[in-house]
Amino acid sequence: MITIDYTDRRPLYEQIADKLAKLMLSGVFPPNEKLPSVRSLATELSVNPNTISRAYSELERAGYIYSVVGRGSFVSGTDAIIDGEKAKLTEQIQEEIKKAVSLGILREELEKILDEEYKEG
Amino acid sequence: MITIDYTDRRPLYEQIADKLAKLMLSGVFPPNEKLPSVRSLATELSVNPNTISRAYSELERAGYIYSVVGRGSFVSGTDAIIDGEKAKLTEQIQEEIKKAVSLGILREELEKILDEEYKEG
DNA sequence: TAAGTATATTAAGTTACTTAATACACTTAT
DNA sequence: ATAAGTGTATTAAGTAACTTAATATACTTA
Repeated sequence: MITIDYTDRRPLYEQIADKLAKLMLSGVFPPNEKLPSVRSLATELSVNPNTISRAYSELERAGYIYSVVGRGSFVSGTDAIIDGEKAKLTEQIQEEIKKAVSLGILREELEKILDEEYKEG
Repeated sequence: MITIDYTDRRPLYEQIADKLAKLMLSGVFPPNEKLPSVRSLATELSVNPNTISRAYSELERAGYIYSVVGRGSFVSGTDAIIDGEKAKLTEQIQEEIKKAVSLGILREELEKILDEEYKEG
């Protein structure tokens, strides 16, 4: 379900949280679906339970999931997930546009991309 | 000239290299311009010379600068680099805008970012 | 000659991350 | 009731990357 990329310099908990977020967003884990337990996912990924617990904490802090002691962790409503993704993506785009500006890419060129992608369809 | 952001989780040498790269690409350091010496920049940023040396090594490996023992470090010809960076960045931006569209981000929101970043040249 | 340059080496300190071993309170199934 | 499974918390130890520190070397320039 998830594979760990050891060439990724980011911490494991962050990498795992990101991949779970993508799975939720793509519908593999629909809203209210039960996620793998901390211990089972830790075993599956050959990783310490604390690391999974931290990944889940990050996801909960970001509103992607909610956890209940004794029951498990569950995907929260899709709106929260999409809002989180939107916020993250918007921030990334802004970062890249900043780079574009400093590289001397003209606004018209980016507008052209927008025309292309937002074309009636 | 450069300020260190201690909330940035990336290593100092990478952060410094990135900021120098931006300064070069934006023309603050034109091709063949002499960069600050390892020691002087280390003093200015209150950082160890080894850290600056590593930042310069990264920049040299990436083709942004060249260093000569006894003389200093200099900006390499950046035209080719700029073109490559532009192409790469444009492609990345287009990819992310595609994601934005599929997430339901409105064009107006991206236009707002453009307004912000392209404000008053 | 003296000062300034990049570069290399070795050692030690720092920090975040990860693992490990428990423990606790709770829920669910038997 | 009991057992197993759940998230969560704590304390300790280990790991790896980064950073600092102190030198040393070879070179260029004033």
